Amino acid sequence: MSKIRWATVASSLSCLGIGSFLGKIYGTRCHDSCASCNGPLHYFSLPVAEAKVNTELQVPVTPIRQEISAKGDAPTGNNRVSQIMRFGFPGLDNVRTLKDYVISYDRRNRTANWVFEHLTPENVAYNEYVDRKHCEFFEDESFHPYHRARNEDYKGSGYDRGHLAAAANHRSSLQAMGETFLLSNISPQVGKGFNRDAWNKLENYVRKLTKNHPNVYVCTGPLYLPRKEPDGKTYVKYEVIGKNNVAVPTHFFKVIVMENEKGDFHLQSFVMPNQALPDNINLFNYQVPVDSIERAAGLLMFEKLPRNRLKYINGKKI
DNA sequence: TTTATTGT
Repeated sequence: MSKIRWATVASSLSCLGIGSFLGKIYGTRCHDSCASCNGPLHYFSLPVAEAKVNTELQVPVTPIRQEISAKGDAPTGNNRVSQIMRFGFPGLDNVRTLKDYVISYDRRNRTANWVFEHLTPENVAYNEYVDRKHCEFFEDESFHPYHRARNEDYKGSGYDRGHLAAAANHRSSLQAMGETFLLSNISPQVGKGFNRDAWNKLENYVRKLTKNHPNVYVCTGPLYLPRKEPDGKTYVKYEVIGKNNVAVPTHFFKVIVMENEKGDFHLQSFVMPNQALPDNINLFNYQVPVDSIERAAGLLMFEKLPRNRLKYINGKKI
């Protein structure tokens, strides 16, 4: 029996990804009056819950596990992985743990399924000794050569080597930042207008959340979204680069849970197309219902987050 | 500030 895992934010559904729109809007904006419409995202089908749901199904979802205390205290142990993964693993495919982030790797596409980070004011604080100028991109030798991305795959491709777990999120040590340069944590990203601009803006926004939230949990990953082609059929199509056929995702997602001083949570989830976007974008126009990411990526996000302490989703009180 | 690649 299906159940509604997340409160559906009606406004997010008004334009984004509603299947019936897609045939009509191919090649155009869906309509000029839509405040949350930014063109490219809408050419793709992002699966969402139906806009009209049976209210009988909208029962509050009870916490799946009880080991997270009612106060929601972060784990007291010094196990960094348990801190980062406090609210559960989105999936369990080829998981690796690093100094300050956790990754699930997609061997077929030569890039991650997801990466998970736990940002704190301390970990993102400026540290003159921890600087990306000391870092180099390098192969992840923990994976078989058949499944590895290499620097030469990216060279001349036209794409940036874009971080999923951002380098600047990991200033606690040079090792922590250095490990974000593993090519398993890298995806081909459009440079100008995306990695260096719109996506960077989103990463900066997430870092700034640590100014008034002691704990910020971030899950980031690629999407390969289906798109209706001119023959009327729907296909997943994406470029691959280099001798190792590293996949170029059509989109990237970021799901954020921030905890305030009271121990209440706010969840925000974003999808951005891997394309040059205008300089003046409003990040919040790229918010989507988290279940649309879960459906598209084959993941389940923050399953162990106590639902009774989740107070906001995408800025809307619940 | 942070994100990077290419060419010299």
